[in-house]
Amino acid sequence: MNDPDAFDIEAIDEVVHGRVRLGVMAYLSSVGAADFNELKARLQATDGNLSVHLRKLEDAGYVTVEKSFVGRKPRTTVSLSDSGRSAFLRYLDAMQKLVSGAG
Amino acid sequence: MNDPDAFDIEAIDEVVHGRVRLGVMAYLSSVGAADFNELKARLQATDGNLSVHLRKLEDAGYVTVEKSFVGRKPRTTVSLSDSGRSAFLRYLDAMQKLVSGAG
DNA sequence: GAACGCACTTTATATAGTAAAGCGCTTTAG
DNA sequence: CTAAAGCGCTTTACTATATAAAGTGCGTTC
Repeated sequence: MNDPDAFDIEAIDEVVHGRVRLGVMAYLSSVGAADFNELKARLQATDGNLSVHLRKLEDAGYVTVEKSFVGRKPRTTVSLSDSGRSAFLRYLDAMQKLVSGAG
Repeated sequence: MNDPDAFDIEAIDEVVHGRVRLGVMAYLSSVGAADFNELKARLQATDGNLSVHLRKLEDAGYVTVEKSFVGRKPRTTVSLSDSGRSAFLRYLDAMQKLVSGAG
């Protein structure tokens, strides 16, 4: 019925789990890359907040951030890295186990 | 005493003559290059205003504007071009004639 | 002399980012 | 078990430029 080992807290990657970061990962996992504003709109996050979360994902090596100028304005593009994709899959896997185990 | 030809309005380059732009040219003529904030402080100009004037100087080919990132923030560096230096010298020359002619 | 045009300034908004402050939850000390 | 300490997350303020729209003042034109 209910496997007591279904919930392995170690399997829940904290970096991926944060609400905003999870949103970033989920979105990027489907579109591959997006710019700052796109993410900001999707996630209804403030500039500062998104900026901080992107940094954490970047530090973890889950996304790569590229800066460029479009005309004279700065543009930040975020893409999911291979390692990020793996981490996200592992996370989904853990969640999968959780929901099936809890069923 | 007073040379009626001393004031040759054609010699007064409008692009250089604008108050803010003259300040930019004068400052750059001594330091060569400066960034946006340095100019802004010197000239007590607002961001938008300085931005517009720099654009005019750039369009005239009197300055070159380079954008880069310092860490993750954008930086705008402005330098006087050769053509800008010449224009400034011509301007000073015209002014020189003006003041001496008016003496 | 009123209307128009043009340059210049101001103000609001866009694009990101850092730093500091505030909030809530958990851990730990007592 | 409660008070204090530590953490992570969000909010807010301010940094760095840029564009666009609105307001201002001055000179020209009819």
